[in-house]
Amino acid sequence: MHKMNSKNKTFIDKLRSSGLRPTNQRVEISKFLFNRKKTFHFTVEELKNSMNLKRSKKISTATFYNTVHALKSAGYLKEFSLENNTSYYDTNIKSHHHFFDNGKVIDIKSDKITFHKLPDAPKGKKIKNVEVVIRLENNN
Amino acid sequence: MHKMNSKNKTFIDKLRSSGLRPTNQRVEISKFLFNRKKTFHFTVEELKNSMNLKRSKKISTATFYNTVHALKSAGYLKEFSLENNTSYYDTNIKSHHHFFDNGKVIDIKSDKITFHKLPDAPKGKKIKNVEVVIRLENNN
DNA sequence: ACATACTTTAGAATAATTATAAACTAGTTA
DNA sequence: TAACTAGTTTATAATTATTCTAAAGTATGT
Repeated sequence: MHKMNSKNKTFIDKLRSSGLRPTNQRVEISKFLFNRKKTFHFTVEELKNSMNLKRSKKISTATFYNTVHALKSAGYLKEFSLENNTSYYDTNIKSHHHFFDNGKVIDIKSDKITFHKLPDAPKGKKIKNVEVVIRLENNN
Repeated sequence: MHKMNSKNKTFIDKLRSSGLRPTNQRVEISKFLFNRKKTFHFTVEELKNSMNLKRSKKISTATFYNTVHALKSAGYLKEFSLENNTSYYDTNIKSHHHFFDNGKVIDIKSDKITFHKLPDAPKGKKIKNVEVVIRLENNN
């Protein structure tokens, strides 16, 4: 009944240490999201479609939403927005920057951008983070 | 029947020069948006509610959406996104930056931020613009 | 194995936005 | 000025992304 390997173990620990029961669905989703070399950008619908396509037993929409929110709250995913009223998530949780190229998103490592001048936070506030979006267009 | 003054005239010309017929609704919305000292950030729903509150003859939801889109296409409004699946619009169309403070948005003039290092655009692409979001939190 | 709290699920509900197509109006032309 | 036509407005339906609900299922401690 139980298939267990060291990769799953990692995710089980990861989930458990965030107070999330390592259910089958959560482990499957975690494997899909985090077992990759490159960072991954996705919407919940995209995630659902690409995972369920190859599964006989589908995971429900609500579970994809629940799990993505849980992983975000646990700090394993970062949310960002484009101009299309959809939430995007990024498996790269380190503070970093983005190229936006007509709906395509490319990460820019934090150290690729440095500032010469930055404004102070308003009174009573402090800066949580600074993120840059570089919008691209075709060379003509 | 027709109330005309120099302020309306400005908007009528503005609309007409963008190929938009200066209908009553469009002129009213333009006045509301652009007759202000400070830049204005809003969602379409917020705009609709605040304008219709004081009107006996309401402007329809569809017209607010149509007009905001038209003004955006004509280059009089800029769209941006927060993390809540709603489109925000900004009457400040000059390239500039933002503080985001729990759903509140504050403009930062372009010259308040300068870069020491910026990455090159990927091959075949060029940089359209660079915008910074500084996320704020309370001081403790 | 039992109990219980946490999860998953299908489906309903909500929110923001877009589409539709009928009624209306601005600008043009006769 | 009357009539025409293309562009607009409007109420309403449709769509999309997301959240809610409550019943059925499952992980974990004892």
